[in-house]
Amino acid sequence: MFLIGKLSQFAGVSTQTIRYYERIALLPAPRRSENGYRIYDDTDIDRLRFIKQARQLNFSLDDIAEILALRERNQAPCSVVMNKVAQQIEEINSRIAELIHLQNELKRLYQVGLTMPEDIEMKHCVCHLIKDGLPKEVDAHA
Amino acid sequence: MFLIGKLSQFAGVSTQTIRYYERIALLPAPRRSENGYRIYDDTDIDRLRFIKQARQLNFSLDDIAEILALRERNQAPCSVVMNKVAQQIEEINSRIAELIHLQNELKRLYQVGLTMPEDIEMKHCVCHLIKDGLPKEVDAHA
DNA sequence: ATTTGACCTTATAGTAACTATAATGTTTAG
DNA sequence: CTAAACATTATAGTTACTATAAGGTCAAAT
Repeated sequence: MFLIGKLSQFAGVSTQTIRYYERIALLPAPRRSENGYRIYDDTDIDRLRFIKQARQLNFSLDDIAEILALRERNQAPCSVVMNKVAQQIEEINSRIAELIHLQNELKRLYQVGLTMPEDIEMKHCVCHLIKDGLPKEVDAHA
Repeated sequence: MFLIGKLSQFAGVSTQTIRYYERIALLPAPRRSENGYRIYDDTDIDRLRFIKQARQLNFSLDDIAEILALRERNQAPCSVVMNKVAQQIEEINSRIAELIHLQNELKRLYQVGLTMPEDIEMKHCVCHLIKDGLPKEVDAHA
């Protein structure tokens, strides 16, 4: 039995975010005290912690809502969760690959850019490289 | 001298996005034909291609606007660009590190989850692991 | 008794970079 | 004449919050 500030502390989620989760029905509307303050209990901490951890594992709020909804209907969400975890792993793999590729392009651009003059026309400088792309094979390991 | 559809084709940017760029003043308002259609020329292709490439290198529209504004004032933006490239490289490094960490957590979660039963209570299953975290040292290399 | 401070409330707008939709006007080809 | 393939605008939706404004409640100190 505590107010939103305490729930915020216990779960490590801001009060703003808690209200937001309630608005999008990720959290149930809690009962209210006479003065209209939200009243929570331990099960709310549990639920919110689950949400927080799942977020840190990069699950979307939609995913989380789906998982919690299963729970509500007395169905074990575990296999769904496992599938989503596997999917996450895939997606993050792709994302990492993309970033590494991008990283390489940026490094190459930087190296080549070092050898080029300032140029308002953007014809012979790094800006030109951005617009028209890097030359095919420029010794990046120079 | 062509309309927005052609510019879209030449630069590989959707017409919606072109209008959006104009709205946020990343592209200058073009002159209009009698019927109100936007009229573009080759310099617009150049500008838009620059924007597109910079976006693919993960530059923000704000960054790009800043670079193009320098250009407008007849100042070579090259050193600014080089700094931003260097900064990008740093940021993407961090991002990659974060994702690899996340990736590892997900893989560990998945491995441990495989050994656990379905459980509506979320007490002995993968869901429980999400809420309370993975045990400190579970042989991930099993 | 009042005022200060720490709580709580709601509604609304802003963030990034688009994308989608609706409702409408123009031009060209059949 | 009409249908397609263009063009126009304004508005809202996306994700997951965060920030702001304007106010109500409550306990303690003055």
